[in-house]
Amino acid sequence: MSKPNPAPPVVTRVSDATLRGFVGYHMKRAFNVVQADLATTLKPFDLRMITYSALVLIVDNPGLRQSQLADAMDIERPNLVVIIDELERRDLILREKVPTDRRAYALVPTLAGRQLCARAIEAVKSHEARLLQGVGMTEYAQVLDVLRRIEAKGTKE
Amino acid sequence: MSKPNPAPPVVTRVSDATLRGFVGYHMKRAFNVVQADLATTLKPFDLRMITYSALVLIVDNPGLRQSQLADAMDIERPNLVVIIDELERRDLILREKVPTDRRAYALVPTLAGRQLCARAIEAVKSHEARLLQGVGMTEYAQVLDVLRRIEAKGTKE
DNA sequence: CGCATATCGTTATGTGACATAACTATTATG
DNA sequence: CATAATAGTTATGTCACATAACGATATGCG
Repeated sequence: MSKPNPAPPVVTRVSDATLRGFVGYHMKRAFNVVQADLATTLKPFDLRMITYSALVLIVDNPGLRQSQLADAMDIERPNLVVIIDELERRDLILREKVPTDRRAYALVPTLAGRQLCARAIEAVKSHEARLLQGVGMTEYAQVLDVLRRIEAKGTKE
Repeated sequence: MSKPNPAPPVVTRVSDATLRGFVGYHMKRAFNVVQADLATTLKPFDLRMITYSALVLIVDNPGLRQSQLADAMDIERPNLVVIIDELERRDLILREKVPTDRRAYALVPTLAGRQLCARAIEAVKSHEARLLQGVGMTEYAQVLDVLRRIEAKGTKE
């Protein structure tokens, strides 16, 4: 008698062709690689992607408020608290009171923070050079342009 | 007497120029937008990005093993368990025993699974069309090419 | 053929990036 | 002056990821 559940065929090669038809899938997979390599790159500095980004923004914008940093990073303000706590605990930045607004803090980098930031940026430059090896300037510019336009779709609302 | 900590200057415009110099940053920000829009797109199907990807791969490769699915999705096998559990509980797929290997399961889609998958794919096509509006075919092909090359850097090791 | 190693899927547990709700203190506005 | 808004925080939750370890089973080697 016929088997109600015949043994399925052996899958020897998995096709992800359908997913590959979406740029989002490519972005996800490529970004996974970037993320993993960046994590490795930042580990010697005891930084993660998110604390690195916060530090860079604070070094480049001394005195910015926590709410401004949250906006710049596109994250929720409550999630910033532990990030700032960690950078402050490591003496990389300071929360300074704002005499004109007692609700707010101004975030300023310390000398150690600037120095670590500079070294981390150099390391991240190498990380990017590795991942973009063989990518020409024209291709690079085009990719940035398209990524910018995708990102802009999210802020238009 | 001089103030030991003078009031920092008011930051009126936050510069993220340093971070913008890295393609990884652009990828992160653009992918955040893709992820948020995709989450909205898949919500009516009660799917998340990860369960959607799993479903598509199972529909396209009926009979594949959990280990194969984990490889295809580049995730750890333990993390697959709750994904498969959820899809199975919703009767979108089945875990079928493999007569030739009692350790393994073959993952097969159900009719409901195929149908939901087809509808979800159409919705994701619209999501992508929205995000890629104004992006030409040449630009699109170039972006895919660069993303593929970045992704390939991660598998070369 | 027996045994060591490898594989498959699972359970258990942990981390970190995200989210929302609600709070207090303070400032801005009408 | 009352009310609304803002700044930062605490509390808590979800989910995508990670590793360790386990039992059952398959494989390969001596």
